[in-house]
Amino acid sequence: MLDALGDPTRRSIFELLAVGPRSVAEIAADLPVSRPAVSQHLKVLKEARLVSSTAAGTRRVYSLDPQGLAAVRGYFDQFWNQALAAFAQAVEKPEEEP
Amino acid sequence: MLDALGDPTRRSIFELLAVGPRSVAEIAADLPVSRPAVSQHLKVLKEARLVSSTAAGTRRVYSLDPQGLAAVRGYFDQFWNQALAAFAQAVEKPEEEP
DNA sequence: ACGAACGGTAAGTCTAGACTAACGAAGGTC
DNA sequence: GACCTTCGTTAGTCTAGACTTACCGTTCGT
Repeated sequence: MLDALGDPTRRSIFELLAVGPRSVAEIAADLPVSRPAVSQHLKVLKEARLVSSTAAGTRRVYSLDPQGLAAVRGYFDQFWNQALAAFAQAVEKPEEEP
Repeated sequence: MLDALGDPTRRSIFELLAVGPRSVAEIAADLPVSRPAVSQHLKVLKEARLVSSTAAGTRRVYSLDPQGLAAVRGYFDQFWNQALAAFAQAVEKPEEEP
């Protein structure tokens, strides 16, 4: 899931879709890559549940998938709590094994 | 910053450090890669402000950097709001340009 | 002072995957 | 029905970067 957001181009697509839904050609117009490349990236983002598409004629309008966004948030919230707990514990106890 | 978490091995290191601080050798012991590989990954994570290290003798103990975690959370919170707004707007207005 | 851990760095290899070009399928328009 | 648009897919190329081996500096123990 974070694999999908690891690629810079894919992050750009992700951020474009955050502004509002777009078609494939409209996305490609704002990026320095070809349209097929955008299609391939969208496929990956779709499999990662980060975007969803609806067919409108021959056009496919893509938008962010709130479900995937919630999953990412949950992932980091989990580590946020773990990290803060470990951090607080480390501050209180400089060493423990004698 | 998300580039750093894009690599599976680096995510494993990240998740190990979420449990608690560790030395380089201790991290490498739980992963299927060599110790130098872990060192290289830690360098990337450090530059991304996701981990920090403290010297203890010849050992370097690494731990999660709360500052970096907060930045990641902020990034996704921003898109969370944008996405929900765009989503709600899309639901209310199926089309707009006549 | 000598040796042993521990870890960062350099050099080199090799694979995953990002990209383009070319083609084909489906839908809309006249 | 002919044509154009829009998009997904395939085949093939090429580069970024993940990994290992080897080496060197640093710090502790005796």
